[in-house]
Amino acid sequence: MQDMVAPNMKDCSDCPIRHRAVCARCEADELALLEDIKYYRSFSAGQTVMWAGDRMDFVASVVSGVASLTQTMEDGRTQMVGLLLPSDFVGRPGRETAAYTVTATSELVMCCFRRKPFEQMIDTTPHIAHRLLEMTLDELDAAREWMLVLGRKTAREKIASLLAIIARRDAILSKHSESKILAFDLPLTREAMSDYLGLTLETVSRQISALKKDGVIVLEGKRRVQVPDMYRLMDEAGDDSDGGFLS
Amino acid sequence: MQDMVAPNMKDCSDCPIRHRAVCARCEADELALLEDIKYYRSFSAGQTVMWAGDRMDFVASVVSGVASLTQTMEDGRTQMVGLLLPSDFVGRPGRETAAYTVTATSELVMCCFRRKPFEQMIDTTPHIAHRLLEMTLDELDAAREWMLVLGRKTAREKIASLLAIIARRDAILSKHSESKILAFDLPLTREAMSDYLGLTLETVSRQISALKKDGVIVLEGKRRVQVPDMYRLMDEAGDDSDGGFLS
DNA sequence: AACCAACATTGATATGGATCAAAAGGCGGA
DNA sequence: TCCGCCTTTTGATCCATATCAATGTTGGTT
Repeated sequence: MQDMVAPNMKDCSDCPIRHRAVCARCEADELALLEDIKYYRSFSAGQTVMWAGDRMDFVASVVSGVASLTQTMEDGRTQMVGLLLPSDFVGRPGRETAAYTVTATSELVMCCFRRKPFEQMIDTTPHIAHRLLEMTLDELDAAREWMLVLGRKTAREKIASLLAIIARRDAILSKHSESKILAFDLPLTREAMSDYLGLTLETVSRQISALKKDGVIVLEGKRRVQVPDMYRLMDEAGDDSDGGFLS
Repeated sequence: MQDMVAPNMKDCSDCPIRHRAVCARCEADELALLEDIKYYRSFSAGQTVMWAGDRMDFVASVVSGVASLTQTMEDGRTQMVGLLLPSDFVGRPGRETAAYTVTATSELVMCCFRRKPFEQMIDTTPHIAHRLLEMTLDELDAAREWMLVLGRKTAREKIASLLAIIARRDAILSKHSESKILAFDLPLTREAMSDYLGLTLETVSRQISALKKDGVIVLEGKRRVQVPDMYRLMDEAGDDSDGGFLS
């Protein structure tokens, strides 16, 4: 359960998240400054990156893999409040301690920046500050969409919504692969899905079985999901289905 | 149902939200620039400020009153995704159309900035950009706390959570009035509360009655709420009750 | 002063998802 | 290859909240 430092990581220009992460707008000289304060950390699936309340001396970008932000009540009820995919940003500049527990839900590599120098760079580098604002506004929109899911959708709609979200981002990441059939690996266990959606894992399992029986999805093994008809899935999610899911 | 422009509004230095709004960090010269692009609008309780999808030519700060951000599904299910109190910011720089419906839930006054010039000011005025980032991060934290409420709390805990939130901000706004008894007016109808909490209005009513019967709250009329013991209320909300609610 | 419409409460019943329980994969390690 | 653990599925039952339906309350209007 120890962290491993990722080997032979080269400079930022080769970085897979170069154009989507918090550094997306940076010029070469700004990247050079970032490289001075950055380091990589890797985690294996299930490992906790940090506990809510821990002192936090860095902020970070997810380079690869998936991480989750969770909140837990005293009696153990837990709710996922963020799903962090490659290029997403972790941590709040100006905050000393973590507000949420961060867990690797798959193999995870993060690009960490020492917090203090990063905070200084925000003040001196509009390219970073601006991009961070943009990303935070996007996260706020995502959180609000999620609130509708949590507050008003049925279990079946919740599952369909989650699948649609993952399918959509997968379609974006692997747009090149023009295979007709939309398919992806679920990066979450049933339990993680239940924490995401405010359900029990039994209900998640049942609803996935139901969607499979009804032909909305096709399963290959437990984790691989095919979506024969994305519009059907979006309809099941209860979203305004006015097309354009590859926006 | 027509908008009324607030009368005789003076310059920013007298503004009640001067030190908490998006302009909080601005210097006198920056305020002068803002004054050139600002105008006030008033709404009465129940009025819609804008519909999701509307073209939006301004962003704004809530000066007084309460507004709500809501999302609605095709079949009419609606979820509140934001509760806007004085000094809160409405609108997303760079976005042409409103993502959410904004409704005045009480008498409401907003300080509106024409969008295009405001966007330019963000790029040229770090004091605004920085404050906007800070406010957006705060909203994201609030949204995440709310996700735990929506996903994992019981109806009783949800009501207690909402009352605690309102009580807390009321304690902050009127800290001077050192009356022992914590009391406030609910700025929301039962239906608005149900939209906030992902419940039906009947359940809201029942749970409020139950909290009253159990002595957690005391009602004077329908809208005025007394909280004899704030810690008791926070306990009912299921929050980690490690004190310090006047932080 | 009386009425009306909007808001709120309360009651009876239905039901979606939770809970409790068991069995069935699937995968890494000996 | 087999074992044992972890994840997932499926089944039976229960209960919190939704739904359907009246009734009560309040504040504004004529």
